[in-house]
Amino acid sequence: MKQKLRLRQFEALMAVVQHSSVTRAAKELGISQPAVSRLLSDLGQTLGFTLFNRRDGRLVPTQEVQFLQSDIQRVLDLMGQIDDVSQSITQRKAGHIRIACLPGFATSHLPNVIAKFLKNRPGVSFTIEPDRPERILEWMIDEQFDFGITDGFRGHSAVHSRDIDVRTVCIFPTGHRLQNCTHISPPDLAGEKIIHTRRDSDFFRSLSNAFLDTNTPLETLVETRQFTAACELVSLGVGVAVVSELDAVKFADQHILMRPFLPKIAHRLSLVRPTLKRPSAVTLEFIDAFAASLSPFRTSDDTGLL
Amino acid sequence: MKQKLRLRQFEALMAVVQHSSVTRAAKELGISQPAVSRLLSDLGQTLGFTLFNRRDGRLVPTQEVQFLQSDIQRVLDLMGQIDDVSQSITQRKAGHIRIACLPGFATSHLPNVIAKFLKNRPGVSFTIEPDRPERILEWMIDEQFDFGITDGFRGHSAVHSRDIDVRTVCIFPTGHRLQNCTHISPPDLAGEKIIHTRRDSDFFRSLSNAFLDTNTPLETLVETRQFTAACELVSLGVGVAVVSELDAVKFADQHILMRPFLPKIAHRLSLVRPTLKRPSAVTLEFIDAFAASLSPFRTSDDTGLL
DNA sequence: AAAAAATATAACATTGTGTTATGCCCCGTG
DNA sequence: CACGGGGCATAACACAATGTTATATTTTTT
Repeated sequence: MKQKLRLRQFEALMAVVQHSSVTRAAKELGISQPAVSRLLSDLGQTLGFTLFNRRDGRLVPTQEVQFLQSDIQRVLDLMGQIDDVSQSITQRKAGHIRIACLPGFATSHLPNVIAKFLKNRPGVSFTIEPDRPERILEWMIDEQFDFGITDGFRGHSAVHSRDIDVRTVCIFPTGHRLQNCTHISPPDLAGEKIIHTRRDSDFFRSLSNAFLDTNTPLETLVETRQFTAACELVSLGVGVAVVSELDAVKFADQHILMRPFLPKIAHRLSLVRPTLKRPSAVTLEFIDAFAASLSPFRTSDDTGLL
Repeated sequence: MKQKLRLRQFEALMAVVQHSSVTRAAKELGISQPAVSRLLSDLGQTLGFTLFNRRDGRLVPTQEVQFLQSDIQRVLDLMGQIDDVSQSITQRKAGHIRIACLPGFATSHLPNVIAKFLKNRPGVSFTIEPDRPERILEWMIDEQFDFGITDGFRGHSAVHSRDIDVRTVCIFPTGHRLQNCTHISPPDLAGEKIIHTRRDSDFFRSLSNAFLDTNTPLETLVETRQFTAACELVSLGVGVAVVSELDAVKFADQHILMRPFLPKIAHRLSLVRPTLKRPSAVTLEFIDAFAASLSPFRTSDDTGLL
């Protein structure tokens, strides 16, 4: 008894309202006239009131229909919109990606990658949350984010990671005595006070080992968490540092010179995502795009698979 | 190949999202589990991406679904709303009524009737446009309004009317010598300057005839278009008037006294609507309600049918 | 590893949505 | 006035959508 309102009926209704004629409406919908005729009579039946009146040959919607018209149109528009969006999704052109990353990435490298990524995918949106590695790890485990960029990652069953080793370089202010070297090794830095990362970081351990191996004492000037801070200090002429090349290039035109550091020390980045949560296709695409953006900075001896 | 998105699929989708289980969703929708199962698989097919992932026994919507969820919910809500509104319409509880009326009605009587009418019909809305009778007639012919309240209506093929004769009374300021009369006739008004409607109005002609019949001269003090203005003047003690009882009662507590006027002169109101435009059910109901609201003021000798 | 629960698949009934054929009504024209 | 055409409704039927029950398969729990 209680019939349901169907979308098709609304489509027919609006077509008839627009064309004031069942025949023309049918033509617009690409179906036969009797089909429209019945859709309308069914709709009139379930709604319980007359839909149209004839007036000098044209069909004029009743007041009741006019009253509902805007709502009905909105439903149809929304359906069309959903259709569009869902198509964008299958074409990897829409979606939302939540990214947690180290603060250094949030300001420079990541925005560039995102900007390029958005060029072909106007429907995609992002959330970026910069924080410390520990927090990024937590967020991955809680599945609060889709993608994380961190370092010093030790592995975790709930977190999938794809490691990327980035080259490191020695940086110093322009005019420094080191600018004549083509490469820099620990002995070259003897007597220099060094700006480096925290003593409990993997990166510092590698650096420290390189100094120990050549019996060069490592004198600390500043201990910082972020490479960016180290670059900033060097750029102000405070001292010398060994940092990720990725960070160093951002300061290339700010009174800084960089030279390869030997022995090679890699800065290991980890691109992480929650293991259990199935990533959206567009997220995977973005992770790929991000990994690709790092390739100019990678050490030659790794590939890495997600 | 290109399948269409169907409402039923969305209903199933949202039910599953809500309950994290196909079985429970089926229970909510009141259909069998396989039915829901297939609605989902069809939808997934047409959308082109996975809808859910299992995770410790529960179904978790993919990011793509989460992305579309709000839009889909909006469509479903809107459909529900349309359903509600259309039911309200059949129950005469919703609709829009455009009323054109004489200025006197717009301020007092009409709002009261509307307020009472709305008590049982929360969905109904109104437009009120006060203007001169000539304009009201035009609007009816153009079908710009659903209902008109006017006077001096001569009939028109495009306009349906229902006439109502309202009693008229003589009004004068409190303390006036006439306050001892129980009825007032033209001779009682001999020597009084009268406030009355325009000379070209039907009502003035009737009044004038009454004076002529008793050989009483009719002396004009103020000639106005609206009874309300006449009442206002009387209330300020300016003079005496013969007006529609409908208008007079509004001033009952403002230093005014009223007495029946003899011979009986009716003020003929016309409730009009466009002939060709089929009126909505709720409009007809309102016209009835309005006519009923006038019955306390009607002369005894008419009924009138729309 | 077995039992239980949840979901998917298959076969089939019912209903929605399209088709073509046809009849009715209104209207302009010979 | 008869006639023909346009526009709509109705009838009879085809196929797709949506429901059913029965049963297989997968997942979770024990």
